[in-house]
Amino acid sequence: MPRKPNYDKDDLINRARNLFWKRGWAGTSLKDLEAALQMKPGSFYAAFGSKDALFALAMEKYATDGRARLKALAQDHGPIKALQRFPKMVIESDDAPAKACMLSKTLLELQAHNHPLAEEANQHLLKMEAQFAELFQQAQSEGSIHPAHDPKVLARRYQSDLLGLRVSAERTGVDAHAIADEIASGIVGL
Amino acid sequence: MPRKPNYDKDDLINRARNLFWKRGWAGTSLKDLEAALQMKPGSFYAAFGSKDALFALAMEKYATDGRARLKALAQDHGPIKALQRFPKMVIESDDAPAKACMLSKTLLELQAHNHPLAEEANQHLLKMEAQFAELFQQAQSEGSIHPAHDPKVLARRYQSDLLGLRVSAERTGVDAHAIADEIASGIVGL
DNA sequence: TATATACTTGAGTGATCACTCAAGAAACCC
DNA sequence: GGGTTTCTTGAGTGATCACTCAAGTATATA
Repeated sequence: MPRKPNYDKDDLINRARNLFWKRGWAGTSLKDLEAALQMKPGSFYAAFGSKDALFALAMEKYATDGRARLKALAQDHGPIKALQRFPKMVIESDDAPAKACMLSKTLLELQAHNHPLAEEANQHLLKMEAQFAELFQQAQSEGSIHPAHDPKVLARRYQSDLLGLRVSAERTGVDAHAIADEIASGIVGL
Repeated sequence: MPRKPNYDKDDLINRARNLFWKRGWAGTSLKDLEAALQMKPGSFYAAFGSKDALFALAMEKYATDGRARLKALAQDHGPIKALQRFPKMVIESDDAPAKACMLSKTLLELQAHNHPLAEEANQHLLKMEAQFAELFQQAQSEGSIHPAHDPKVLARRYQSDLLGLRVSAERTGVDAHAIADEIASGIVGL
């Protein structure tokens, strides 16, 4: 009896993520979304419920994809090389809608309004940081990093450096690649 | 024949800066500003012309004050100590409306819309970076930093680290002070 | 005190915001 | 093909957006 929707929900979320990532929460209107997703308001709300609900899905996809890319990098090249290459990777991908991190953009935009999405962004950042810590810990087990270091401390700093790099990469007149190289070489000497 | 306005324009800009800094550009409505500045729309537009014009004034005040604080720090303690203390300073000031940098918040929010304020934010960041470079150069002249380093490279990285720190300081569950300490101690060994 | 010149007031502007809902179209089971 | 169910359509909702402007008020000079 039912009727199938004529859209691919995953594809829609991807397109929404790209818009939200680039333009931010307030900067993306429903009209923008309707145009990008080729959906009329009725379909949109039937499918996603609200702008915020779709934003949450988009952010989750963003975070999941990020973790997957880092994991793949670690499986291919080991923890140390993955941590070294990741900064370059995130600022070099040309298909990405923005250089800056969507999670930090969301946090900065919505934190002051106590918007639930800001807390969600924070949770995603924590997960990412945990993954960094795990890689630092693995590198330590391999002997690539001095045992005196605390992986969690290294991960905290790494995450901070990465966020700074990605803000810098958004600027004009700043050689972000050079900064990425410096971050990478900073990991070697630990 | 004229009539004096019954407000202190500098004070108004300060209050506007605090609002914009905390809530961002889109997150601050004219109603918010009217309430904070105790001004009716007519007076507001007679005094400032537009929301964007006031934002530009607020951002300029933010940038000028920042440079003044760093300059004072350098005059009191010398370039190296100033660069070491500045990170702690910016995330510790309790009266500040936010931990994150207003310039980076503005850049991230408005860059994708090609809003002129994004470019203004970028210019202010460049000025700040130049001041950092100057201090690194002074420290080098004093012999506190190895002559092989390029002050501009150091400043670029320092600025990036600072931006990352200030995003991290906005998060919950992250010890930003520890990161600030790490940045500071990273300067000693140059 | 009279007049000129601001500044202040606040209701009101059209535009856009996120969102709703009734009606029509399409795909499934029988 | 009939009937049921879901999806799609798009005009329309009240609220809020940045902003305007004519009228009223206060202060300066003359």
